[in-house]
Amino acid sequence: MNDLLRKSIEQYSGQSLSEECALQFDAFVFEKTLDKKALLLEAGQSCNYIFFVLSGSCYSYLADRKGDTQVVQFALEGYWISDLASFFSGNKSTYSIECLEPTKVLMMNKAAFEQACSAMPILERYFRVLIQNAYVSMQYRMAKTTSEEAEDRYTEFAKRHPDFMQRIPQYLIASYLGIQPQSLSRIRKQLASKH
Amino acid sequence: MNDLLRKSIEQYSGQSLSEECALQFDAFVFEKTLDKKALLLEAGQSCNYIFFVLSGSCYSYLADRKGDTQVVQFALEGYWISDLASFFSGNKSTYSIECLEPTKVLMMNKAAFEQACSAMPILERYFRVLIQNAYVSMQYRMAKTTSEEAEDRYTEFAKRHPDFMQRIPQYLIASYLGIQPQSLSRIRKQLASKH
DNA sequence: CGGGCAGATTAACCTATGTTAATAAATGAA
DNA sequence: TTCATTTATTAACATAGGTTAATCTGCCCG
Repeated sequence: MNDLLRKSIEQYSGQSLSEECALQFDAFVFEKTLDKKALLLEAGQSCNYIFFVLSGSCYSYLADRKGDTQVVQFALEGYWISDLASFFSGNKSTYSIECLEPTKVLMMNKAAFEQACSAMPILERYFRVLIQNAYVSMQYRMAKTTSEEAEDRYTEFAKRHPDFMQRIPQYLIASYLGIQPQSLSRIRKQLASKH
Repeated sequence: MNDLLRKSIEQYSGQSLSEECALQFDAFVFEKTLDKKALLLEAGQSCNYIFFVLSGSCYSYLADRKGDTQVVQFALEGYWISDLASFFSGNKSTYSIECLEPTKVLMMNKAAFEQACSAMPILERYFRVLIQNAYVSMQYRMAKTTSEEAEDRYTEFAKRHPDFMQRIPQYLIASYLGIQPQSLSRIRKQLASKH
């Protein structure tokens, strides 16, 4: 089993993963390598997988009312990414997922997910806690987004995610923060002049 | 067992709840009645319960940078509400929860939650699906919030939650949507003049 | 039934961010 | 290396929404 994944499972589940489980898990997933700009998922298709990023990076997005890209999530190594609504319901996905760099992912389909979770309680727990945490931080981010200005959201983002700052183009970060790239440039300039 | 709760469990878990489980569940929770404006939770305390609203309504909020109230969630009958980060970690809560009307809730503490979930697989599943759905719609709402204007967010909210519109004061809806009450008034006026 | 208070509206003015457009800088492919 | 394309910056102008402050409405409670 991949080391990043093992660490993730052990960290979130709070339990250590037996060698046996690790082998069993590996049978449920497969690996795929993608080029930069390749799509892991295209909006409108059904999302049949959840993806664990082994190396590289990607992001999910949707088309807003005007047809512009609205970034939903970034995923570097060690992150899971998918369109969960589509994955769990079987409906068409609203998000697309695109690679920002040459990327390796583990893929797990729904049948495998269900089987793995019922076969291994540690996994059921792992995924529950993972989603719980994601929900909690989403709720908090939402509250911050509706109450704070773009400058504050940007500085907080930069502080929390220095790794993202290195590897993700500014115009995508701007979209994620809900502002135009030009506005982000302006904000960065203002921040720079303050020091 | 309360009828609303039974329906919620059966709906989200996709299974029917045995009489036995229902009785067992009831032993894990207790009921509380609160006045309008009473607090279910005060920011800074540890959040020891999750609350299921039996009747009445409440909302969770935090104080933003300027000390103003930022609404996080509304809960009418049939909704769960809590500060999950605090509930699961034991840390101090960042949210407060206040009743909008005279309200009856079921309360469940963490030990009961853990026991109930391990004793009854249907509950483990129920809560997992509940949080999953909450996460999915949160993510979608976040994307909409960062890409759309206040007017669109308001009309969408009004369409999706006509029940909320009846019972929740406008200034709290404004806060939830991330705008000032005055701006919401202005937006409503514009919308009215369009028809 | 009447005074006080919470909630909603209005209006005038202000500012952060959007928009458009042009340029510059970085990246990548031939 | 050079050209083409993508990404970032800048500036001028437009606008949605914030701010302040005053007024209005309704309703709770004494």
